[in-house]
Amino acid sequence: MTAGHNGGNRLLGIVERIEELEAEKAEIAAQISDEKKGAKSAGFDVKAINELLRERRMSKAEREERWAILETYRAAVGMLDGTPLSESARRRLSGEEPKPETPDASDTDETPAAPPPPLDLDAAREAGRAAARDGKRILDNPFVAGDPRRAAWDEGWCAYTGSDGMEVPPAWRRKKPGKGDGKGGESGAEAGGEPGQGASGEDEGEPE
Amino acid sequence: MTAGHNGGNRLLGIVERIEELEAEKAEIAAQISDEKKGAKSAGFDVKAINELLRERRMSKAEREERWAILETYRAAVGMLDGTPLSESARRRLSGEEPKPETPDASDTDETPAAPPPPLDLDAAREAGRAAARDGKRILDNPFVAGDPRRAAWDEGWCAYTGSDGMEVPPAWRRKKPGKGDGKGGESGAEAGGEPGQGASGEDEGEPE
Amino acid sequence: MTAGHNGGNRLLGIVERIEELEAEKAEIAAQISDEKKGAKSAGFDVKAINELLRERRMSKAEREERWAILETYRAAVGMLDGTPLSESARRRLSGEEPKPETPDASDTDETPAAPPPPLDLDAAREAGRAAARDGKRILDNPFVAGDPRRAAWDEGWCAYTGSDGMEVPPAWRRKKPGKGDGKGGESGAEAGGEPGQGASGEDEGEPE
Amino acid sequence: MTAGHNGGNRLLGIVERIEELEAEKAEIAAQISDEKKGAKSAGFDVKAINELLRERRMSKAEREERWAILETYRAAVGMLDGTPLSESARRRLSGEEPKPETPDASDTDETPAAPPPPLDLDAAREAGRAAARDGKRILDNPFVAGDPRRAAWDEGWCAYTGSDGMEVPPAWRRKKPGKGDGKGGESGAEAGGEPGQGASGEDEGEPE
DNA sequence: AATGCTCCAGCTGAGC
DNA sequence: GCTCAGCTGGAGCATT
Repeated sequence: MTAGHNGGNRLLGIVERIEELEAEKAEIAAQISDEKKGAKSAGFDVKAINELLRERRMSKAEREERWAILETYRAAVGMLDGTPLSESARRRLSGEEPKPETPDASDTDETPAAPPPPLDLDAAREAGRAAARDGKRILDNPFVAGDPRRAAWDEGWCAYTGSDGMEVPPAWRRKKPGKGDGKGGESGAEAGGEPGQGASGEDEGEPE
Repeated sequence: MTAGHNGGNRLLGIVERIEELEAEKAEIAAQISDEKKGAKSAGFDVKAINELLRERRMSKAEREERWAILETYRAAVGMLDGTPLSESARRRLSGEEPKPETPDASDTDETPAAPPPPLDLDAAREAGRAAARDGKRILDNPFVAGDPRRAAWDEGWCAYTGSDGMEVPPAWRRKKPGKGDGKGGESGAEAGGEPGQGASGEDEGEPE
Repeated sequence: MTAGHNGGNRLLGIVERIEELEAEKAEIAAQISDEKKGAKSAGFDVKAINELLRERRMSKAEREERWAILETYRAAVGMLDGTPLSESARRRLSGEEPKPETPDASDTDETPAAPPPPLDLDAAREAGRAAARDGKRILDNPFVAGDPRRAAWDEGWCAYTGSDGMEVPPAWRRKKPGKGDGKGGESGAEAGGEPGQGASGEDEGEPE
Repeated sequence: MTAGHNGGNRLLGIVERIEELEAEKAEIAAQISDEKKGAKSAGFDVKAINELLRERRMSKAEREERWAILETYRAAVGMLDGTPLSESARRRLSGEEPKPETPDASDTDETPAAPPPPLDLDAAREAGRAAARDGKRILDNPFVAGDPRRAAWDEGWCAYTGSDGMEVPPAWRRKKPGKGDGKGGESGAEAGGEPGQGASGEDEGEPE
């Protein structure tokens, strides 16, 4: 604490150094907190943002692997709720290696007519954005379920809808559930005849 | 400390009572830990089990709401990875209330011929189970993407595959990623032309 | 499905077993929570109770060792605040092994007249209890600083004061500090002369 | 990401901003970790350092209050282990306000002969430092229990002992307890004779 | 070197 | 709305 600084006191030196660093860290943490508070008061669901951040921290491959396993487990206990397994889960279960990384449309080649070039995706995204701008609804997505451009269109639509100049739509914010029933009761699905297929088509998609 | 027990010492009484309870709690926790350890050594991915448990703790409605919001956020930042929004997310974004809860097949009535009664689902599940028993692959699911029975078949298949008498399939266990690249690099989707569409149809599915 | 229960579904079995255990655990946790809530509304400082529980979890030997190290570190950075090192810390620094475990009064033999037999301690404790009963103050402890009976008298006094039939004294409950200044500024000890004389600031265990 | 940056996407903006901040935070955390690792390999007990840091985070007043309550609770359940209550705890129990804050030696003036001016403390500290330099032991502290200079001497001794140029003494590092017995069995204090003499002069001071 | 364990910080949910 | 206790996930550590 004196000159060089603390008078040759090793422990004090360590402690003070750490305290400085922790002060910096606390400052950053406060900034993060502020940012989230701002997001919250703008109408965003902070919890979902946290989840999003967590997902972004993992690589895509890891994300997919974990997701595939989880889906499989859900299926095994009867909790799919009407959503079929995703392709990556099917691939895993078939013993195929994670992902052939087919830059070209290898698995869509059964669609003889149009091997949709990647470019299409950007176009679809832009179309979605434009649609949102024109006041179209998300239901107006023109692409069918299996079409990769369907997702791109969705992305464009959502990106525009949440863009600045616009209010955060009510659907983006979480309404307090007022304490749900607590259990989905999926385990009964096995026994009971009626499988809450309320889920019905989870993402089947109407044909354009 | 004397008779009844601690000699009229309130604090000691409180502390001892809590300690007893904590001992019981610790015992239960140990049992849980054992159970998970057993699961792990049987080949299950404990982390995924934990996630499954978390999901089961919420009601189905809540689960869907959170999921819908998360999907929307993913879309807005371009992380859909080829998976289009699910139906419940679309419903939310359209301002429709959570879910009409149509136990009867109201939303599938566009299929004029066969309003598939819930029974179908059980049949599909059983079919999936039988298929697994016969050594069929998950890819042999005969139902098309939009069909709710597709999920049921998957459930049956997975339930059988993970049943006793059978080894836990390798796909159910997590392989160490050996430290992934760290970031998927999705943000580049906006700019770049090539949108890892390897994802392509996430779960469109070939029609048998 | 039927049999034992879940139809030979291993994962489901695991999950359900864990859920049962977690339900039990949650029940215990609720009881603990209630107990603490009761203590709080009786005027106790729950945080201090938690700390007490933590200390009781470690053996006396471990508690002393940790304490000795911490004291030494405090001394080295000038945070003793007027409290000299305890004997166990001195022993450690002298290289003596943890504790001679002298059941008889080995180090008090410098008190030539009375090697106080253990009985004295009980008597002192009882005296403290009686003093409290008679409305004496804690300051009336008749034993001098170095006398082991001083602590025993304190114990008796406190045990009686907190006994049932009596209100929990105001001093036992924590008054909100109104957000302290955040730093003690002990590092100034090097420069400043005045050490917080009384003593006190000992430490707690780690606050969870 | 493009222009201003992300194309007017609010959510993406938030997320990216947070990610930047978290990256900074992680960097600081790594530095802290390094610092602690260094301390450890120099022979310090990192856990004790963490505890020290925690204590330094609270104001002295808060630290004293918490400590006083905890001591009182320990006394009430018979866990004093021979250490009498500290002065601040006594003050609390007597209903006196936290601390008279006597800058001058008010509570030592009952020592008629020498009202030790604060300067003495620095002298004592220096004496302790010199003693350590000369190879004296901590046991050679010349001040008696009640003397505030006793603590100052200890501080000087410890500060020197841990100063650079010197190896961290073995007593400063924690030896693994090899899993303690789990409970001290303090409640047996009533029965046992052993008055944890270590207490000796803990922080007594005035003779009754 | 890999595995399992322990410990810590950060996050989540409940209470005031 | 804020704080606080509990808890889960991650990291370091010891061990085989």
